[in-house]
Amino acid sequence: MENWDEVRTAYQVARMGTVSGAAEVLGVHHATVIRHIDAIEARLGVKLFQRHARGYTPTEAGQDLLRVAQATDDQFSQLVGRLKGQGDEVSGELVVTSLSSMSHLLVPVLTEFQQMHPGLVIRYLTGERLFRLEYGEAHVALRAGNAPDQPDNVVQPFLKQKIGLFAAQGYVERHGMLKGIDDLKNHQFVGADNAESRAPFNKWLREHTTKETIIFRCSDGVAMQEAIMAGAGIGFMSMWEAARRPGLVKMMDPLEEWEGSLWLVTHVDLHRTNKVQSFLSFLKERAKEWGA
Amino acid sequence: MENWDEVRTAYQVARMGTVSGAAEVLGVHHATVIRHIDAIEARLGVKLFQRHARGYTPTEAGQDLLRVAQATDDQFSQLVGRLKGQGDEVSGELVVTSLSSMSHLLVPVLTEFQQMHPGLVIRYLTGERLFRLEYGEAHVALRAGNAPDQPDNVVQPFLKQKIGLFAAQGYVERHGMLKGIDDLKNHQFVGADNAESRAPFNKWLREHTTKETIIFRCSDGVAMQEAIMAGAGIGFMSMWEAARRPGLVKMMDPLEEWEGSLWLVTHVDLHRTNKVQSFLSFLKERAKEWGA
DNA sequence: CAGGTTTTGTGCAAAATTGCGCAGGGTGAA
DNA sequence: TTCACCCTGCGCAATTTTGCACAAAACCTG
Repeated sequence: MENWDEVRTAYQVARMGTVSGAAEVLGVHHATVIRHIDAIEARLGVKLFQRHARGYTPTEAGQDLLRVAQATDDQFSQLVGRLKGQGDEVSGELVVTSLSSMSHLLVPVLTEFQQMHPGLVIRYLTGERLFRLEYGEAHVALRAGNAPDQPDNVVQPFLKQKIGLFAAQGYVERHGMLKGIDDLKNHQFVGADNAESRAPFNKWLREHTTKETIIFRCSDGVAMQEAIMAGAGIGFMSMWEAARRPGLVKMMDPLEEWEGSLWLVTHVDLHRTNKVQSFLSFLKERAKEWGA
Repeated sequence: MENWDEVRTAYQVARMGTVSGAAEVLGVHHATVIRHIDAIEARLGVKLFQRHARGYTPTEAGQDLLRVAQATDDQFSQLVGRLKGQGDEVSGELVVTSLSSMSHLLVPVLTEFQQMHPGLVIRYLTGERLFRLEYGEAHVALRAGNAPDQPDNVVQPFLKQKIGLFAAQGYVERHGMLKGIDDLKNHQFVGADNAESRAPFNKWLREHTTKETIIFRCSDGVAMQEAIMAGAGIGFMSMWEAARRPGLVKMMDPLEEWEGSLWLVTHVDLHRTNKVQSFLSFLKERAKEWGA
């Protein structure tokens, strides 16, 4: 059964009983209806209607088609209802992805957002692998670093992450405080294993110290934080993260050039949906409260 | 949801994951597929797919459509299977209509035919009203009289009904036997109330007697037979009918000019179906056995 | 019985759909 | 990196589909 439109035409003819009536319902010329019926009967090799001067009477085959197409019409109507509503209401899945280091920021927001929309299922994906918006793997991505530049993605700045330089209490007891930039070479640091890390604070660190001072190198942001907490060395941490971890000592006042940008990225196909827009505005609202 | 073909196109795209794959399955150019998707998304105002270089990934809306269209496709496939088979096998309904006076001939044939085809439901319609083939009210009609001449009906001669002139035993006792054509005026007859009856034996009666001799006039054939049986007068009856009614006396040898033709009539749209053809050939087979 | 209405059916022209070719871009392998 | 392949996307022309006008037939009503 190819050409579903002819099924729809035959359905209306069977329902109305006349070609003219079906043509009016379908919004086409009655000649078109006749040709559709002739075509589908020719392909099937079965008479669907008996033609007479007062209209078309469905045969048994036509009545069978009528029943099936009736059900199809209902299904499609319900589908359209769901689809049109879906664009407006916040339900189904909301897939958000970010670096795992940002989970402490996002998870509270996501839970609160879910509680506002009972029909919503949150999927929060974090992992080493970058989840790709263009393949439909996520609705919203929180990205760090330079502004992403993918053609099909709509990118907007989220917030600047204020970064501070911290060490654990135990480190301070063993090595003392950091006394200005000139004192950097006398300390040891926790840094990124990736030598080409694009994070501005990592660049700054490479420019102001020698490689040898970075004695603990991690590939993962969470591990870095653990290392700092364990007293392995001085390291960068967002002010927001540091505030919720006791026992950290600020080794230096934050510099603006350390600040890392966070970006909200959505795919252009999903960006206009109410679901994504609702979440974005809610997220920005909460972000304001984070202040610094 | 108008334009069911676009639903079918979107269905294949969701199933295949690529426009090209869907185009191949559908047997159309891939540009057509793209235009269908764009059109249906524009009308619904909902993105069904996320476009990327490796293909189209269905969104939640697209997956919803996929499920619905999958079911539709299955339904249509089953429908086509039923429809194509329906033309060949003898099942469903077989609607036959005739004058009620012929029910004694037809009913045995119909019951036997039904027993040969377990899936068949016989509807035998008799009544004053003429059931019209062109409105799909019956598959086969048994008509008497002159050859029917309706444009959409296919007519074939069935058999000649031999007619005799009979009276009840009681009538003979009161009025004596009929002694040839010249004796007609001395008897009384049972005839049709309709003065213009086209039946040849009625014409013959009107030509060979005066109106006043027809003292019992009926509008219904069965009533005429009852009247003859009751001894109201001499009347015409098919030889086949008379044979199964005891107490009738043949008043005259049958004349060929009395013979009434029976016609098998089917609508052109149904005439070629195996169901109708099977029944017609079976009916003719049984009619041969009736002989005269 | 006649006139008006409704319906199907067909030739022809306009309109919409489709197919074709090519460009652009991303992906994966050598 | 470069190359080959696959997929999407777009302009233009050919094809198909559709609409229109009209005819013919049947039905209903006064």
